[in-house]
Amino acid sequence: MTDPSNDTTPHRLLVIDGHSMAFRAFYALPAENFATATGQHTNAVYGFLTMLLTMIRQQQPTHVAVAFDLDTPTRRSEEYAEYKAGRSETPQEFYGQIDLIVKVMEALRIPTITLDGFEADDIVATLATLSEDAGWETRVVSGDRDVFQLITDRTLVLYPKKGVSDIPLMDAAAVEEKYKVSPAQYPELAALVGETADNLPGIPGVGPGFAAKWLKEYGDLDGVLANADKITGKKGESLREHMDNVHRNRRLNALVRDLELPVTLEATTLEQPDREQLEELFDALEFNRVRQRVFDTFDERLGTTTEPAQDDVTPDFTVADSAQQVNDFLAEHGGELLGVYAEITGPEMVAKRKIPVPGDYGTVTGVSFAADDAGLFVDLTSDSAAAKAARDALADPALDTAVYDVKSIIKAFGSTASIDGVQDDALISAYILQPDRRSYELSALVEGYLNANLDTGETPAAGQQALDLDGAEEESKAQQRAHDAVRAAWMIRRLSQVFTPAVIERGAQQLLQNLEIPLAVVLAELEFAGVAIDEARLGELLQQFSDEADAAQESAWAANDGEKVNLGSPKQLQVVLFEKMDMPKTRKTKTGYSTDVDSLNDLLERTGHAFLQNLMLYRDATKLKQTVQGLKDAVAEDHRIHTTFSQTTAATGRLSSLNPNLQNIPVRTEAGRQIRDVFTAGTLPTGEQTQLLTADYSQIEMRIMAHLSEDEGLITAFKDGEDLHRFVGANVFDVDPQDVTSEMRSKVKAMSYGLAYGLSSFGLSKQLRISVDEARELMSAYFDRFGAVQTYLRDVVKQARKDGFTETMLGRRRYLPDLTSDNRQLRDMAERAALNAPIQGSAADIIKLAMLGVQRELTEQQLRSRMILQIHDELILELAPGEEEQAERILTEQMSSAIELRVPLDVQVGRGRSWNDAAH
DNA sequence: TATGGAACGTA
DNA sequence: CGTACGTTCCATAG
Repeated sequence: MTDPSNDTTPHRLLVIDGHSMAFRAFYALPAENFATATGQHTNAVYGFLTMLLTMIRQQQPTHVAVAFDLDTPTRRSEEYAEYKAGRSETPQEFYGQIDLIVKVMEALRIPTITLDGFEADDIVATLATLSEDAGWETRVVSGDRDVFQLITDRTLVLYPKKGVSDIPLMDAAAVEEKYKVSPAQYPELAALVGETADNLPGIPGVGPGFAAKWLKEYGDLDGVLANADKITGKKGESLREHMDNVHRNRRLNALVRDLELPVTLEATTLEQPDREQLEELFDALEFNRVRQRVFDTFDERLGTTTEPAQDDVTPDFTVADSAQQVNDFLAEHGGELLGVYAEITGPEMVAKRKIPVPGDYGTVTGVSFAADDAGLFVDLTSDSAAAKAARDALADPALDTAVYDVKSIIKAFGSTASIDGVQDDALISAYILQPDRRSYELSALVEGYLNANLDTGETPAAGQQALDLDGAEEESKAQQRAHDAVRAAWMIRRLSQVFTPAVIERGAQQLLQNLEIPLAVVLAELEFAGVAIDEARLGELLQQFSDEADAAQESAWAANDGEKVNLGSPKQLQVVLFEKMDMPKTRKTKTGYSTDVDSLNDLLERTGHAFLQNLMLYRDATKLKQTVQGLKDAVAEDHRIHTTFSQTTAATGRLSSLNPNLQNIPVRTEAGRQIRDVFTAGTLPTGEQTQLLTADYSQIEMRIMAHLSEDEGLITAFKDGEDLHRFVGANVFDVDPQDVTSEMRSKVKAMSYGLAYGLSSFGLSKQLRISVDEARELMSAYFDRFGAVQTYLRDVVKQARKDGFTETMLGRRRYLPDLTSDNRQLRDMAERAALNAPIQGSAADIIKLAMLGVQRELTEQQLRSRMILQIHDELILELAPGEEEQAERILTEQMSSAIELRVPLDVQVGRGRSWNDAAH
């Protein structure tokens, strides 16, 4: 047995019979446990992948290839029509998984080989032969025993015993041990015995034992056949009767070893996978656990540090310790775009919970600048002259820079430096180009766009190592730190050089430079400002909701025979509701039956059980309690909450809010309003009391739909300024506006909003608790009256399918490759996203424009009032005393004139001492 | 300890 | 079988 760890041979090819192994994987793993949200089964893909990883780890190949069958006739089926006949239909769940495996192999940069007229095992045999001839080691992975004939000293077979985890290595000795013939003779034995799986009958009554005995006695198959007469008994008789079978079997099970393959051996070299593609695929397949294993395996096999490309060497750099050195660098390189990287430490994290300490934005401890072939690092931990020169450079509007995440830099600098001259922010550019990326981390962008690593094993020039033993270690640490920072700046510059032409080509340069980058600066101001919190009231609310939750819990337990189930555990609830109490089954979820509020209400109607009511009360109270607790934990030392706005999260162009999320504070219930009441107008450093001003766009998405669809009816509705839903209701129900009942109005309202989400008649019926027929009639009446809306929505999807993306009014794109998917669920989802993205995204464009306008006016008019929050269609300002009217005018004007539509943009404003008050 | 699902808040 | 998010908890995997 060859020791697989004995890696003295430079080349080792792993060649896999893809179809055979995919099938093994499929049957080894339960299909029902491996499916994506969209119903695509993935058990074969998963099994195949884990098998591949195991093989790579165990066998340490330098080359890998996978062969697949085609669905076309092969030499075998041509010769013998019944070949593989009688096999049961390929199961539905297997369908499509081969394609997925091929895609995964593509992303792994492992060649997949098919050849018209030939099956995978012929390809495998040819590759193994080429490898053998080249003097390489070979490992063949296949569940087909025919490959045993390939075994030599250097070519071994991995034949799965069961599943894909137990795959022992078969060498000549193992074959001889098991079948009592040599590998070369194995197909002769198989010809005699036959192969049920391939529908190749052999000699009835003859098994491997007798076959081996005969072969040994007469030397080989020809010998056995020539001496058939000499074999006595039933088995001899059978042999003579079925000689044709044997001849045919032998012809068919001989593997073709000299095919013309479309790839060379060299092309099977194991390479670094395409991480981007792989991430995307794994996202779609919902492979998360295996993802890291894939990367680890390849890293381990290939080494994490790939050979740096010729052009991938961090430029020489200077560590500046004088202003002169900074200025010299800028004098020489300041004329070109400089990559700038800010080394930021912290912020401190609140123990255990991984959220930053409220109000702590970290510190910039160093900054690096990178030109094409030169770099500079400046330590900023002390107030040196070099540090000052670096800060001045960053503030210089004439110095063109490309940065990464300007908002974080501004926040970490705080008041200690300002930033100007930013031409590009790689974070934001990447978002403009690919708004649905999973990660925008600098390292991910470098890997994805530059095919390089941010972090190399590179160490700076050894010449720097002083002989002074005491100082040497620290010296080299400092040098490494500077090197890493310069490399980051250099990568940012290179990213920018890739992104900028792509952004220009897309026509999104305005969007980037005049909207998103300036907005990042504005957002930093919002985050700095924060919103004042009435902490005392917040504490009272926490107690209140906590008491309510406790009371509801007690009542629920009482209604459950005093049994104390965890009301927060859907799993335990399922046991109580559907097993113990034997209630009717609700909607199915991935893990059982749903216990969401709709389901519980349904059950309450049917059973009237007191447990349900109290459970819902508990849910409500707990949710509120959690929200309040989250707010409490987020209050900073200045008694304010400083949320973080993420500018690169929502694929449509919206902002998102985190730590804490202030865009989902309850509003519809009384309790929600109580919570909004703790968001208050703060006090200025001068001690003056401020006020809050809120302004929101009314029905902005409907207005955008009216604008984009150019529907005359809808445009008229908005121009007349009357109640939109009443107007639409009058048209849909064909009555006078004053005769529209509140029921009609709410139906129409739900439908209008639903349209922008791709609501179906089924969905509408469920929401309004009406029949599907009624819902369908409602929709058709709507489209009769507002035909252009229907045309618009249809055209949006059509255009998106053609282009592969949707676009907002400001040219913000969202790519939707699933529009052409074979998977209906995926395709439908993509269509709904396509409907929604231009509408939601244009609304996001508009309020972002408004924010820039508001900020500009507040500054120009030198007001102390400031913007503090954005909630998608709402802006909140904190007003300094005496500025109320002026600020309100700015807000209204800037919001309503942010963009010119075919309908007016209506803005509702309100003022008050709290967010709740201001909204009324 | 990290990850995913369910649930639920907002626009 | 309505889009876009973030947070929380529990359960599971390791």
